[in-house]
Amino acid sequence: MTLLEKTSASPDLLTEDRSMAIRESLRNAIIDRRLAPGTKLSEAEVGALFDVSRTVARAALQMLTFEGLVKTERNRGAFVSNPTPDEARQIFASRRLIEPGIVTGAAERITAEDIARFREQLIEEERYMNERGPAARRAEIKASGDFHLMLASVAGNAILQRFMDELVARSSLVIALYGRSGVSSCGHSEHFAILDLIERGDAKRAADLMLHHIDHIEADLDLQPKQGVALKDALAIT
Amino acid sequence: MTLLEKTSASPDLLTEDRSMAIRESLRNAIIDRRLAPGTKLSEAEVGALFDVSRTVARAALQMLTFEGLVKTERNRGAFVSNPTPDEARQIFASRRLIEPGIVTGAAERITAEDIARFREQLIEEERYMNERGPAARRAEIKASGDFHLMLASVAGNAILQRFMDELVARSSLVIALYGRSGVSSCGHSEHFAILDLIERGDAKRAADLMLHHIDHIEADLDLQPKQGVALKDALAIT
DNA sequence: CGCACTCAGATTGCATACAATTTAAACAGT
DNA sequence: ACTGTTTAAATTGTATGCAATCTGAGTGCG
Repeated sequence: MTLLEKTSASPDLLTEDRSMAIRESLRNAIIDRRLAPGTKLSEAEVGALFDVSRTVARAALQMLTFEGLVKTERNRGAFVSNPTPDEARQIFASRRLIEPGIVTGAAERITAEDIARFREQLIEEERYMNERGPAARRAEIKASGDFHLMLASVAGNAILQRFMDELVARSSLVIALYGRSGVSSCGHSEHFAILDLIERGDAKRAADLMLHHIDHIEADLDLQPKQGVALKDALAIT
Repeated sequence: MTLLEKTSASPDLLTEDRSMAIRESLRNAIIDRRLAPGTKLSEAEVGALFDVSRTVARAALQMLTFEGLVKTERNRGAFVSNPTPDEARQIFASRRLIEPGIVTGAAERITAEDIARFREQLIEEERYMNERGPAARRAEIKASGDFHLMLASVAGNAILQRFMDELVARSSLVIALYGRSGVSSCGHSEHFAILDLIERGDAKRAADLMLHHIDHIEADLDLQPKQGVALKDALAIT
C-alpha cells in the first residue's frame, strides 16, 4: 500500500464523514490499480494510513464489500476483489440492461452546459490515450469510466446512478485484469459518437450504439476460465 | 418496535454472522410493515432486542442504509425509509430496465423443478389474496415480491439478483405507502401468465408482459407529490 | 528427510468506555 | 403566558481492550 491521496480536498460540509472519505480514497486506489487485486486490506493498516481507529476503517471496508470491490472472509480479513471471468460476464450483462436506459434518460434531460462538460471530459480522455506508460493507462481507464458515470448522473435516477457506480468501478477492475490491448482506442471514438447522437436527440440510435460499445469493451477482454481446471492440468502435466 | 422473530432458524453454518441475521430480520419487518416508515431504529434498542452490542447493531443498520431501506442522518440516527413519490418512480423505472432482462435470462435457464416451485409459490400467493385482514395483505405483498426474486435467482446473475433484492424490498415499502386498493388482484394473474410464457420458451413475450406487469403495479399507486407544497399551502389557507 | 503437531504472534469479532452532538426540559426574563 | 437561554439526559461517533480465530514458524516424532 503506497501512495493514497488523503483527499484534503473539501474541508467543508462533506468532510465530517471520515469512513466515507476513506471508502472514496480506497475506491479510487482500487479502480486505477494502485491496489492490486488480492491485496490484503487489514483494518489496522488502513486505520493507521488514514489516522483513524479500526472502527472507522472497518466501516469503510464494509462499504467496499457491499459494492463488490472488496471481498471479506470471516476471521481472515478484507482483500481487493479478484473478479472471475464469470463475474466479469455478469457485470457486463448488467450494464447491457441498464445503460441503454441511462442513455435514453440522459437524452431527455441533458442541457447545453452538460454537453460542453462532456466534450471537455472526452478531450481529457483523449490526452491520456496518446500518452504512454502505466500511469496514463490507468488514468485512461478511469476517464473512460467517468464518461459513463456522467451520463448516469444526468439521467436523473439516483438508484441507477448508484448501480452504475458499482458496475463501472468493477468494470475497471475487470478491464485492468483481463484487458487485452490498447483498450479503448475504439471505445473512445464511440463515446464521441454517443454524445453526438444524444445531442441530436436521437435517443434510440444512441442507446443502440451504447449497446455495441459495451459489446466492444467486453470483446476486448480475454475471459478464459483459466483457474477452473488449473490444478487438475498442473497435476496432469507434471 | 414489537414482535421480531429472532430467527432461531438455522443454528448451523450461517449462524455465525449476526449482523447479517439482524439485517435480515429487520428487513423482513420493514417490508411487511411491522416497522412503519419513519420509525426510529436506535442502535441501543436494536442491540438490546437481539442481544448484541451496539457495534453489531450498527453494522446491520449500515447495511440496510446501503440498500435504501433505512435512512441515517449524521448524529441523529437511523430511520425506516419513507420513500418519496419521486423515489418510487425511480424504483419502478429501474425495474423496467432490469426485469425484462431477468425474464429472458430465466427463460434460458429455468428447469422443470423450478417451474414446479414457482407454481407452488403462486398458489400460496393466491391463498393470501383470498384472505382478509392486514396480516394477509402484508403476506400478499411479500409473496408477490418473492415471485420476482425467484425469477432473479434462476436468471443466474448474482449482481442483478442483488439489485432486484433491493428494488423489490423498496417496492414493497412503496406499495404499502402509496398502494391504492386490492393491490395485486390483477398482478397475480399476470404472474401466472408470465410463468406460462417462460415455460413455453417464449422469452420475448414474457419480457413484454413483465414490462406491462410493472406498469400495472405502478399504475395502481397514488404518487401525488403532496408534501412538496404542503407548508406553503397550509400557510396560505390559514 | 518428511510429516504432523504445538504454540506464539498477529488479526479479526465484539463489547465497552469515553467524547461529541443533539434533543427536550427546566428556567428565567420580559 | 411566551420566547430565548441554559442545562441535563439521551444518542451517536470513535477509540480501545479483550476474547476468539487464523497463520506460520518451530519442534518433535516417525
